Amino acid sequence: MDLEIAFKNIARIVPLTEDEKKIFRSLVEVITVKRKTHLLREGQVCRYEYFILEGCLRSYYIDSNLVEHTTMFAIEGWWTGNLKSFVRNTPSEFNLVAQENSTVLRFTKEKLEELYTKVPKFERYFRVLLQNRLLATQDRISHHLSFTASQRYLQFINKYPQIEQRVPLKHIASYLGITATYLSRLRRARMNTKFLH
Amino acid sequence: MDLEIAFKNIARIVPLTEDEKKIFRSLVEVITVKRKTHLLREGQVCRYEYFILEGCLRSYYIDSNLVEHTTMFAIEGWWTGNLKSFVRNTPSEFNLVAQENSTVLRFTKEKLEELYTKVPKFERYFRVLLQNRLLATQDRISHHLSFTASQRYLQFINKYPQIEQRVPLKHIASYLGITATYLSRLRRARMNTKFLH
DNA sequence: CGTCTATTTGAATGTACTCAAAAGCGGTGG
DNA sequence: CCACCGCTTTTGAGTACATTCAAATAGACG
Repeated sequence: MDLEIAFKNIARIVPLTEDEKKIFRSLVEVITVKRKTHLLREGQVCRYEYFILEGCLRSYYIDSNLVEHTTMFAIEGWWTGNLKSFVRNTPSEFNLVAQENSTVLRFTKEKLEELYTKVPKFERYFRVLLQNRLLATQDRISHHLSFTASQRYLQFINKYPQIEQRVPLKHIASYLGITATYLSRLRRARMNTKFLH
Repeated sequence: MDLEIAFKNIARIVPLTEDEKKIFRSLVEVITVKRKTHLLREGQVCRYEYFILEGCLRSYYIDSNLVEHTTMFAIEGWWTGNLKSFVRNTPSEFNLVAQENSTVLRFTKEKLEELYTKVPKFERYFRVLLQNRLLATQDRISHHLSFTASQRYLQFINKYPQIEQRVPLKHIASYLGITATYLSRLRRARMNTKFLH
């Protein structure tokens, strides 16, 4: 599979030479997974960080009341995995599942360390990446605190129109932190205002 | 002021030589601020990342309904600031205020870049730091989704007993994402169960 | 088709909020 | 050292937002 989408993404932060791309290529694995396949299950140690070349993955966990929460969706051009489990070598609290047939690139911790050593600028790339993820995660918290469920839903479909099309509503509800039932009601209420003349 | 607390903190991730400490020392500023002083106000660009040598800072924002939300508390040994504004040079949405008379160390972006250049291992230090912050921030989201306000309050006072002592309840409420009024009721309910028999 | 999963709907309930007022507490100046 | 002022916390009453449970309907896929 073509890694261009990955290189393009990386180049936005650190420009790469052909040699560096070659090193990158030599350290990753590319795999394909079928819809509904789990790449990680709660309790397992997450051995990889994934970059999605094609498809859609979803990360979720089950809380102590057996309620499922979606922590993130990831589509083409995004990194995903379970950072905590990956860096600390601890059992994951999260699951990672393919929502569609997908093609992903993956790094083990060892290969990633090797990449840092061989091409130190990747240390910077991943630092910036983490920074951006942190900002996005912080935004998600403020967002959650500042807006009602209804506002969050509208902003979600504006921000991620691609995702809304590709996953069941119940997962979007679980990402927004509401029940599927309630999301359904919100949508109905919205349709009424929308089409009411 | 003594930077030992900072060096101790850094050494947990990357050991430093005396020379490297000297470079670090040459690039930071140490300032003291009085209680209630703002180090950053909404709309300003955050020019610094702060490390707290002594005292307590609080970061907060005001949402569109004029409700205040506390995004984080930071005490001795913690970094704080406004990452988004700092790295992107954009006006901050957040405020940063001293809750107590405090002594802090601070880096400008330029000095931090200089530090990365002169002592590349700091690139790693801050990458790991960001990683940890990201994990903590992600935990905060799951936490918020998995638990009721009452459970979150109990876990907060267990996790940060030092902070509970040092800031007004209304700020803890605004951190937990509930009103001060409701926190008060939760505390009363708790006292009843606690001392009932 | 038939089966399985996802979505919608109704009714009852719970969790957390608003507004307003009272009580508590801490610092400061006379 | 006490009295007062301003800020924080508590309390009451009414309300809004979101949930639960159960049942009906709609869609998707083999």
